[in-house]
Amino acid sequence: MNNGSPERLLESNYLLVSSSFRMYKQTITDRIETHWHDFFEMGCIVSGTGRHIVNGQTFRLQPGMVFLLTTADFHELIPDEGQTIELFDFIFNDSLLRPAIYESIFGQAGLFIHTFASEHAQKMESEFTLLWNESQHWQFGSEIIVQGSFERIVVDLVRQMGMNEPCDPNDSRAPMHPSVRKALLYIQHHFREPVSLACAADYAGLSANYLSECFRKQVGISFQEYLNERRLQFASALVRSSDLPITEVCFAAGFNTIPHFDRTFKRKFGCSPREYRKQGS
DNA sequence: CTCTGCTTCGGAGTTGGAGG
DNA sequence: CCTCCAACTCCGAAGCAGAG
Repeated sequence: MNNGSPERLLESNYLLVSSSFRMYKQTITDRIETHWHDFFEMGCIVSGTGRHIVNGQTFRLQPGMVFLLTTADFHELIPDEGQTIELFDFIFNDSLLRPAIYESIFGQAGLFIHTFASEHAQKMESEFTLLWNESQHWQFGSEIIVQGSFERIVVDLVRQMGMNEPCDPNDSRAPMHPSVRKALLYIQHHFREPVSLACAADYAGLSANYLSECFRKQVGISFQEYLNERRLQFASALVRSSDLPITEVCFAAGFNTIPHFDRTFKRKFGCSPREYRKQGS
């Protein structure tokens, strides 16, 4: 894959039909080009150094780094000269995500990537080793152990990312309508696909009109505006971090037509996607 | 030939009001 | 709290043209 076009890794090629997850131990000596998945990926760097570029943002890749990528993220791994990177790679689909975990992942806009310090890094590595051992020697109770271990890692990561701040009891704002929250999660998960208000409303359990009304009241912008914002965020990162043709970026971000993509892009960034790429290079 | 940008028009989304 | 309706707004598909 040398044409600058990110590869999309499909669940059917990496996950077994019978299982909601699969684990790999990877050894990387050469650059892994930009790609994304239609499954989730959680990794832990065991040894080696390099660069990890996620959604166009560069992170120092080193032992202790734990990351969790959703279907909306794309990334690239580049080992330093002469370095060999070893990592645990845990991939999974929706069915492993209980609602509370699902909400903690999709309820936030930030990236789930953190490099744990010495003792904490060892603890994370042990947790991944436990996952690895259980997945290699499946026996009674393995499912429970894997689920628990996986959730502990996610919770630890969420805590490190500072996304666990308790609600301020003095905060007078009304709590978010559960259906609006569901709709937000639906967008986070599906924005690269054809998303309609009707689908989101169906998922949230409200009529389309009422969801539209509640959405604007609680989020501050309309359903469509929010969806476009999410798509533009993804598209702008992809424009700057890949050589993918603008047309491909447009479709990859969930836009269905070039004119509309161009119009909304210009409205937000003040220039066309092509000009935006030139400015960034 | 490929990629990008523009125009047009039908259909989907938004919004406000009425009512259960 | 929620649905339904109607009027309005805006998105997206299709088609075409220009640049490289």
